[in-house]
Amino acid sequence: MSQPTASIPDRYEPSDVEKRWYPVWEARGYFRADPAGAGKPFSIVIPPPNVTAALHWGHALNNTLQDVLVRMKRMDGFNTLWLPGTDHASIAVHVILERQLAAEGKTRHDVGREAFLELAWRWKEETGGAIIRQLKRLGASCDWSRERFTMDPGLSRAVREAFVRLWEEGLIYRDDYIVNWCPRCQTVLSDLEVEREERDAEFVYIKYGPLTLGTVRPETKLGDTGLAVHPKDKRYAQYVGKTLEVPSVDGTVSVRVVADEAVDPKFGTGVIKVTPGHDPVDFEIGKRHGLPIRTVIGFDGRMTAAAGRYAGLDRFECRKRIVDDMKALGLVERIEPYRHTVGVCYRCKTVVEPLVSKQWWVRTKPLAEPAIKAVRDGRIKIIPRSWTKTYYHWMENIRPWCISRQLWWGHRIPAWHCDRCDAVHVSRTDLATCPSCGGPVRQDPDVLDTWFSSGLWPFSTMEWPDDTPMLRTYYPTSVLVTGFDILFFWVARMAMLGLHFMQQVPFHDVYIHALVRDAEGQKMSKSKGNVADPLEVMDKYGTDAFRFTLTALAGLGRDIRISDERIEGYRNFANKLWNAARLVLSNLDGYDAANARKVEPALADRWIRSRLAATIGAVRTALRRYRFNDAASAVYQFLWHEYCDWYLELAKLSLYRAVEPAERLRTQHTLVEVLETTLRLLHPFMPFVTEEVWQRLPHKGESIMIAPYPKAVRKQHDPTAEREMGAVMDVVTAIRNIRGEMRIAPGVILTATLRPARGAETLFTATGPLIDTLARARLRIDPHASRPPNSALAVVAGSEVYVALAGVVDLAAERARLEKEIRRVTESVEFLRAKLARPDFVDRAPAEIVARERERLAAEEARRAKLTASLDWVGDR
RNA sequence: GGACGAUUAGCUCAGUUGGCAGAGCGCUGGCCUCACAUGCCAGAGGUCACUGGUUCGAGUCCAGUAUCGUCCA
Repeated sequence: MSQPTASIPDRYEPSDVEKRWYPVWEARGYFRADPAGAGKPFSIVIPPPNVTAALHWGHALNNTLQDVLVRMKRMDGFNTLWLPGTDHASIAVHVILERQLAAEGKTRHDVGREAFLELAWRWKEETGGAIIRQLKRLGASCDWSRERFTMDPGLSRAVREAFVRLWEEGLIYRDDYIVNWCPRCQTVLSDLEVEREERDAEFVYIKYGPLTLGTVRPETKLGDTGLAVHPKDKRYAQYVGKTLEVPSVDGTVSVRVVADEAVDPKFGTGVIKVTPGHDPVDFEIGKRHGLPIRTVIGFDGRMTAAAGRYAGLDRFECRKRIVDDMKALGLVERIEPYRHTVGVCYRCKTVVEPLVSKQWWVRTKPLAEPAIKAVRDGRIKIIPRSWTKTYYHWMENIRPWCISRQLWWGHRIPAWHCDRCDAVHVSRTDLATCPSCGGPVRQDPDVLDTWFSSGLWPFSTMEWPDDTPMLRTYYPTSVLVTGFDILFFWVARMAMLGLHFMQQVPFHDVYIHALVRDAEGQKMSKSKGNVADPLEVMDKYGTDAFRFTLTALAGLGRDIRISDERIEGYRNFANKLWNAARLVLSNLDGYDAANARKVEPALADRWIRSRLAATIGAVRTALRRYRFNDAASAVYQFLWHEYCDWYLELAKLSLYRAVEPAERLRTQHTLVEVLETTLRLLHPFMPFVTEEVWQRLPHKGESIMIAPYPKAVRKQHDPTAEREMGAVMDVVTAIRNIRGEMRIAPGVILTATLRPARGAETLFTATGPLIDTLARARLRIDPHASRPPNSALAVVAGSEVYVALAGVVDLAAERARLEKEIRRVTESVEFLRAKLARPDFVDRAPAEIVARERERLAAEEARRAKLTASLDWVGDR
């Protein structure tokens, strides 16, 4: 059963252990979910990483937390599904492939739609989805037999079904509207896909006939069809309603002056030019006042024919030229430097151009209402709760969602346009002819926003629209674990679409975790070069250490900082566990669990089991509340600072110096059981090392992965043992403290006398040998002892400990030590006296608080008296 | 401009319902004690950002101030 220590290396080597276990778990089918299986369902759908993604810290954190939950629930007997997959990431794939094409001097339009899609599929098969292998490296226990991709036939069918239903319900419509256009990607973007960046620009004051106004976009002057002022602005009231003939760079233009609330009279001159074709605010103003739209910038970012002699110029080049030309004509009053924010494409960072075009839209208001309600009445719980406000704010001010993209990689919009009768038909099946007139039809060239298919993920992955056992078992999912950066993009949309199509929330809990930052608190990004590759970190420190670091830092806060020192600390923790196991394993000769169970546990055994029960309770509570850091720290503290620091040291006494065989057996029993239980408790956090050690220990079952998750056993909770061991530990620490402060070498066996407090004699008599071992002392228990000469004193819970300083008495050192103790105890005595002297405290505070404070004061006073007497005693010599 | 969050030991952070301030790392001193130097023992270190308020009692609740951060417009 046991193995000689020599055969187990004294350092934990993660790499071969990790390589060995993951394939075993996978091959044995432990990850696989069974809708017909036993247990209450517990399901999670993975936030599908982009096929373009390489594992970064955000993924690592996100998936580690999911794995902790899933492994815990699986062990706890739930019917568990963790469904993995990837997202086709339309724009991101386009950016990659178009960059490759550009290297050959081509655009996607040169190769054509069919060929481009072939490239995309080939790219996806060959290099896309590398992240799946990386998730396995992380130890993720996903059901890989159910891996999904948003463009799988099943999911594509779900997307088409959802689109058609929304169209039939009038929740999808087509409309001409001002949209965000990315001239690089050649597609429209939703509002969310536009990021804001600060840029330095010039604020140009232009003379506009009798008026002057400032603008950062002089090139759009060519598209101006109006001027606007605030209705209450007296300075310009005389112009409102008039049409001005204004000399400009390309002849004279006529603009109408309107009054509109949207104008800020305090900004610039209080006059703005209105360019309805190239600005969303101007578009709205134009609509309100019936101003015409003039498009002067095209989809390629160049000036259109409507821009007259500027036609064909790039929009930024045109800006410079127009300013120069206006200067030449004396139309520029002045130019001020100006810092402002511009919208850029979230994938390629190109400045977006607002343009008017016909797009497909989702009417979000009616979908948002039930999604708001679901959070309000608690059917969806957002954790931490502070994010609910953000959720409500966005949902309550939701705007129509533009879902068409002028891209090829993605779900093509299931709409057919008739060339003959101009009808538009949305259909579940492909159309060859127009159902209205029989004429030829063309399918809409656009694809859907990738987030449209992501929004269906919790049920499109589960065989919807078919009603299957899988869908019925695992929908709604139990929890969604995600970052706050996609709260709107994804979480909100899943809530809306899930409720709409399933009439049930897509998830009960949404746990929103932090953003991972570097040690300086910088957001990790490739351009900053502060990105350590998580895979290299796993190689260096081990996957378990890496995972534990992430969970230990995953508080409910907003971001977490990662540093090498921290990871190193948890690598040491894995090593500590490994070595504790080595000690246990090397002392199992003659161990027999059945016989061991018959032996009555001693104080130390009762104590460590009681502490274990408390730790189990703490871990379970913490996990239930998604307080991963609390769970991690509870098991860390227990294993290292209670089991290793105290119990293993106590156990050595029984193992090496046991007089009776039963004593050894009893200790082996506790060593094994507590360690084995702790391994199961720790397994979700550190799956590999726990499996490796567990397999070497006596155990039941074929893998720790499917062993039961520990339950806190009430009868193991033993306050008496905790109190008594606490007293023993305090005495040990007090003696060690004297050794340390008096600079006595660790090798010296101290001679000490303990004068027990009233009622403590039995305890200390029984535990004397333990104290001797742990404090490296020879302790005599004597209720009538008085302080011997040449000794140091400690007072512990009413008991006095005298440590002989044979021959090496340093009276000055002892005096200093005592004075420090007295100073501390005096502070606390004075604090408590003052508190108890206040009548309002005694009268108003709960009686048990007052009583407790009185007891504390009495104890502290007694302690001080003893220490002070001792100081006099030293002073006398 | 609006919303949210943060400010606790040298650093990074915990701190549940108000009741003696905690961890990891780092630091100081001592140790290769037969599981582990990726270790062991002991220790130092805090006006809980600031100003008020509520309360017998505030790191914790309320109001305001300052600094920093994030999101939205």
